Formats: sequence, structure tokens, C-alpha cells
Amino acid sequence: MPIRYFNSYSRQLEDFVPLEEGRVRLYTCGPTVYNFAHIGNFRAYIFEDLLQRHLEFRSFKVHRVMNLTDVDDKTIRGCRAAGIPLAVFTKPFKEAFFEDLKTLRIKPADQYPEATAADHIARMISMISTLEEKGHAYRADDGSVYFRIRSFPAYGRLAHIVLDELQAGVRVRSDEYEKENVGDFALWKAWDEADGDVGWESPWGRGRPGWHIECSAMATGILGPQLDIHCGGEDNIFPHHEAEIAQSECVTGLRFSKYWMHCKHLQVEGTKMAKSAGNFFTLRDLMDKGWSGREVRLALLSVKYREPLNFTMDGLAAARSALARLDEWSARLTETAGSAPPEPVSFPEMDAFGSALDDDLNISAALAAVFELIRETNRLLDGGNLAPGQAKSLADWLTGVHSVLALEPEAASLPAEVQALLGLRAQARASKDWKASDSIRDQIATLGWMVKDTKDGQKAIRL
RNA sequence: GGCGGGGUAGCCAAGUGGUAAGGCAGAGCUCUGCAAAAGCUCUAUGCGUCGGUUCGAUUCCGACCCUCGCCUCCA
Repeated sequence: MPIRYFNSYSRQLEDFVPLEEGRVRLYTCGPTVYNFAHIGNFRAYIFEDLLQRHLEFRSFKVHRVMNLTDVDDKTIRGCRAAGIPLAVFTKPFKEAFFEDLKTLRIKPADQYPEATAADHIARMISMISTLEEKGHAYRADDGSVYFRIRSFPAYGRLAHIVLDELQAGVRVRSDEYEKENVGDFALWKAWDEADGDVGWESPWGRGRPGWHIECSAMATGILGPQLDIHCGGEDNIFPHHEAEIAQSECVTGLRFSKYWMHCKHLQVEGTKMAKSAGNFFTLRDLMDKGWSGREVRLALLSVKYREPLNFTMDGLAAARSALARLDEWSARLTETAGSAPPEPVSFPEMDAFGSALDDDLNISAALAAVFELIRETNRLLDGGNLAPGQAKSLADWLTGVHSVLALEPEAASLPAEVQALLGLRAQARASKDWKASDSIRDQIATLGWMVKDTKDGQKAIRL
């Protein structure tokens, strides 16, 4: 069965066929580094991570680029308020972002271009010049350069917006009278006092790039004029991605991206996430509450990207329990397998996992396949009906699954102190000294490990 | 107002024109010195409401209700 993804552009499921066989050029819109990213941002990044890992699972070579927007209204406002240079203001947020990605086990992109890098600014200026030459851009009275949306007939096709129906919304500044059309967007913003010392010289004077041109310049600059897949959150569809298409295609004359994939927003406890509602979380907020990156990852991963996700504390707790079940199974397989060589096993769920993902990243169905297999093979293990070699094969399969899900347990080595106490406890138990046994168990618990007595002896698990 | 998602068991959530995956929670059982953990088993005559099409609809069509998102720099 071919891989199918839902293309936002056609609004249909389409077979995935990259421009170049076996290779995928993937561009994903990254964060604006004026603050710590919140879990809504991370839902998008985890979806993109799943996409990349799934493609790699299916043997594609993925070249992924994620941009960092480190100059815009908010970053400028932030650095001005703090009275520090822009780069100094954004640096800690960039660092925090990369830490968070690591915590959530999001595979690093191949490149993280920054909007303020000199070569990217140069490319943006060059693209804007080309647009101006071709009549797609014009300079307004305020010195800014705008994209003329009337010059690109396909404008609105991605978002399915009809130009004539575009009305001035509440967020359109009514004083932007210098634009030809209310929908024209800034390619280059002329410097004004609020920008402080943020600005670059250009053919249009000092100023800074518009948001949309950043992505067009960095995407085409690094990946070439045509991308296979461009991703982002659903809110990016309009105007951001619509603008990117217009700018890029007017410069290159080629279709910008073959596929567009957008993930839905999440809600928190059933309502829109908002600071004012008190249900706004950064990853750090959740870590402070004692949740692990792996738990947050599963909670954000477990719902299909095209469905709204209801993020709840119950959901995190459910993720924690589900992971415990998964870990237990994994440990059981490893133990049963011993050093046996793999032996063929065949369960329909093993293929179902990948097939579910092939079907537009149906993660819920993929996880269901994993858990069905867990129950089925646990039954066999309970009855002693799973050969070591078969367990080995299943463990190998699970390794492949984790190359996509990245939910394997943290490697935790047993501290020598706990190891020693376990030895003492084993002796106490051999002589049926239950009091000593229980007391040592409590002692081990204070070190953060839980002792389980199984038919095969003691086992310590990280609390 | 325009465009587009959702509404499936206590919670989260797949899915299909032929009679409901999976996870969590709950109950029972097994194992066990006790405990904990774990494992197994069970749990929706029902899929927002009302109509229609059909031998048969949760799945298709229509209307309505609720909810969420976008409508010019928010993932």
C-alpha cells in the first residue's frame, strides 16, 4: 500500500511521491524566539517529528529544515523592553527551544536557519528585488515594500479564500492606507523608531524583512526552488503559507511545495488554551509538575494530527500508565529472549503498525496495533508459549517501532548502593527474615527505586 | 458574515454501508510471607438531535443543536 498524506492544498488524500526518488525535502515552520514555546507549538513539532521518522522508517532520506524567526514585532518589542540587543534577547529562547526539543525527543532538523543571518537577509533582499522587477512588489509611501497580491492569480488557493471577499478584519490596521490592496503584505518593513537599533541596509533604505519572505528565502535557499513537503500549524495556512507560495512562485516560476501538511490546534481541558484562562503551559511548566518529556511526548503524539487534541492532566496520567505497560512488555521480551538468535514470528499487528502510519499518519491505529500485540504476546508469555528466539524478534521489531515513536525508557543504570541493598535483601529473604526484607525495601524506596518480588527474584524499577 | 474541523463508553480516541480498535480509569481473577508491581478477563444493542435514502446507517443525504479553528505576521 502506498503512503498517503492529506494535502492541504488539494484537500485530499494523495499518494506520496517525492520530486526525487527516495529523497524528501521537508521544510517546517519553526518558532519565533521571543518566549518559551508552549505545548501547542510542540504538538506541531512532534507531528513533524513523526512525519520525518515515518518517512525514514519507510527508507526515505529526509532533508529537513526548520527556521528560527529571530526578528519580528514581538522580538523587537521584547529586546527594547529589556533594553538589550536583539540577539542577546533571543539567545536564551533559542537555547531553551533546543533543550525542549531534546526533552521531547524530537529529532534534530538538518539545519536551523536564522532569519537574521547575513546570507539569509541577503537572499531575502535579492528575492524582493526580483519581485519588484517582475511587478509583483511595490514601494509604498512609508518606504516599505509590499507584495501585490493582485499580481498572483493563484493567491488564496491554499486557504480557499476568494480575494473579493477579503474584508478588513479587526486586526487590519486601518491606517495602512498606503497599500494598494488591504491584502497586500509587507516584504520589507521600513525602519521606524520603535525598531530601535534593529535594522539592515537595503535598496529601499534601512528596515527589516517581513515575516513571510524569511521562510521563502530560507526554504528555497537551502532546499532549492521546490520542496516536497511544507508543514506547520493550521493557523499558518493563512496568511503565512499563502504568502510564501505567492512570493516563492513569483520568483522561481515553479510550484513551491508539492505537499502541504498542517496540524490542528490543541485544546487544554476542553477549552482553548489561553494565558487568561490559566490553562497555558510551556513544556517547563509540565516538567515542574513532575511530568517527563517522554510522557508529554506521548500525550501530544497519541491523537491524529488532523484532529483537534484535547490535552489534559488525565491524558498525561494515561500516557504515564500506558508507557509503564509498554516498558514492562519490552523488559519481559528482553528477559525471555536472553541471548537467543531471532526466530521468525508473524503477527498481523506487526505490519499493521506501519500500514496505519502509511495511511496519513494514523497514530491512534498504529498505537492500537502495538497494544494489541502486547496483550496477545503477554498471553503467550504467561503460558510459556513464546520461544526465546521469537521474543528476540519481537524485541527487534519494537526497536523499529521506537525509531518512529521514540518512546523507549530512559536508560537507568542501577546504582551500586541499591545493588548492594538488593543483595542484603536477598539474603534476608532466603532466611525468611521478612522484617529485615521489608525494612530494606523501604530503604531502597527512599533512594528512588521500587522493588518487585517476582518468581524470578527481585527486580528494581526506577520510581 | 465567509471558509474549514469536531461531537463514538466515566475520560482520551480509531473506524466501517452489514452490525463498534486501542489507551486510561473501574470490577473480577492469577501470582505473592505481606505489599507493590505486573499479567489475564470483563465493561457502548450504542456512535450530538430530528428526518430521508437503503434489505440494512454510527458510516451516505438534508435540516438543526453544541463546540473548536482561520478570516492579514498566532503551532
